[in-house]
Amino acid sequence: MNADNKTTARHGGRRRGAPPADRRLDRQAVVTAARDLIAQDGYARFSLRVLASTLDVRPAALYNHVRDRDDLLDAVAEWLVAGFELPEDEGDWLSWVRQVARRMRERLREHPHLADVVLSRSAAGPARPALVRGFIERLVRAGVDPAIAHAGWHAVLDIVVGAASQERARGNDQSEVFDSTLQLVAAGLQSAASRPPDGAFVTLLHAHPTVWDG
Amino acid sequence: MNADNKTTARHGGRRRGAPPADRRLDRQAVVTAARDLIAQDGYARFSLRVLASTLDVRPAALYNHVRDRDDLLDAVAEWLVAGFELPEDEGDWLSWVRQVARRMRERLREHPHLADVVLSRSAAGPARPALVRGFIERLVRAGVDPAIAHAGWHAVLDIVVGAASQERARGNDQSEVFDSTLQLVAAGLQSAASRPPDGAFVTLLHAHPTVWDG
DNA sequence: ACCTGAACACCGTTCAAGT
DNA sequence: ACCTGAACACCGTTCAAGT
Repeated sequence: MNADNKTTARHGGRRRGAPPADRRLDRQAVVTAARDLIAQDGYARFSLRVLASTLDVRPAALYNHVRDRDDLLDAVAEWLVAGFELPEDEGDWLSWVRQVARRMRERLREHPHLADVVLSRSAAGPARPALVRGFIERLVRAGVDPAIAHAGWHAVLDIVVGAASQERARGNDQSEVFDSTLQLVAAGLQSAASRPPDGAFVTLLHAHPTVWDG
Repeated sequence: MNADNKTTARHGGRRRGAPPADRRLDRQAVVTAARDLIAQDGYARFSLRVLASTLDVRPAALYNHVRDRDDLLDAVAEWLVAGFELPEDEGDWLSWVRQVARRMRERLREHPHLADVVLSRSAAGPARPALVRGFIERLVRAGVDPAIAHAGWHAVLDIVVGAASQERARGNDQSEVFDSTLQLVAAGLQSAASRPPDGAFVTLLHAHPTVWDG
């Protein structure tokens, strides 16, 4: 009824220029909001436009903090894998490996919608190299050949991701299959580590002059 | 200039009703065209609208032969995996397993854009159960326990898909890593198959009362 | 049965204008 | 520096009207 704020109150109380500094976004806020939105409503329902509306902002505003949709989703995916940490290294190295695998799987299962993001884009996030190094170092410290340890990392990663994909595609729980497959990989690791480098394993042992490059 | 076909020649020579029987689509034609389009231009550029235009048809026409986009992409993905066949079973079972893994990987690498479809939706196509059965039967015939063979199938599948995903995400070739990981799985398979069922492997041996259900 | 026309309800992204 | 308004060039899907 009073007409003193007719320029500022148009369009739902939002002026045209930049808002006051305490109502501005930053990249962190955008990524966090995207993460929470996907975790709640699922990856399929996610779009930049609904994200913008939950942030009470026009879609174009997001581009001040994020290069594009892919950049944003990479950041969300990275959050999930970056939150994973290797367990303490107690006990024998082989059961430690099994523990790593189970924990990785657990992390994906705790956030199924965010796991969808990771699985659908299999992004090689910048957070992973430290994990690979930590994994290999633990095994090398226990006397395992670096090349075998490296292969072990990939095998573990593959069966964790594979089980998660299967669970996404079909509905049913894949825990038993996962346990069996993990058991198989563990047996391979033990066998390869305890066997002298004969025959079939020469290539494995010498194929990677530098194993620290991811 | 002549006005005798003014009703049939509107809109680029296409009438409004159904076309003559020889110019109609069927599901096969739609799936094949989608497959070729993705194989050529890549999965990212694919849409129902450009598919329709290559078929010289309006987008809505596709819905006479395909339930929706997902249904179509499932069919495309299935084509790739259905085209894979197990090798002849000659030689020892372990090198046969390695051959299966290398062939699966080869098939994905032959059609990288179609592999994108498979990897992004990890569809459990109806063509796979026969493959699983064939794989397990071959190993059982060689004296391998069915549960171990089952785990072996999953491990092989996982490392093939895992290597393909890695190659999609990062640019570089993952052949050496794949070979190492395959070597590891093969070692696990050999170890598990030749070892009496003691300790850690009891659960593996008895966890699957029916192993033929996929 | 099968295609068109036309619409509906969305997308991601760009960019000048405004603060 | 950072947001809005407005547009551009797309999407997948539905459905009556037409043959």
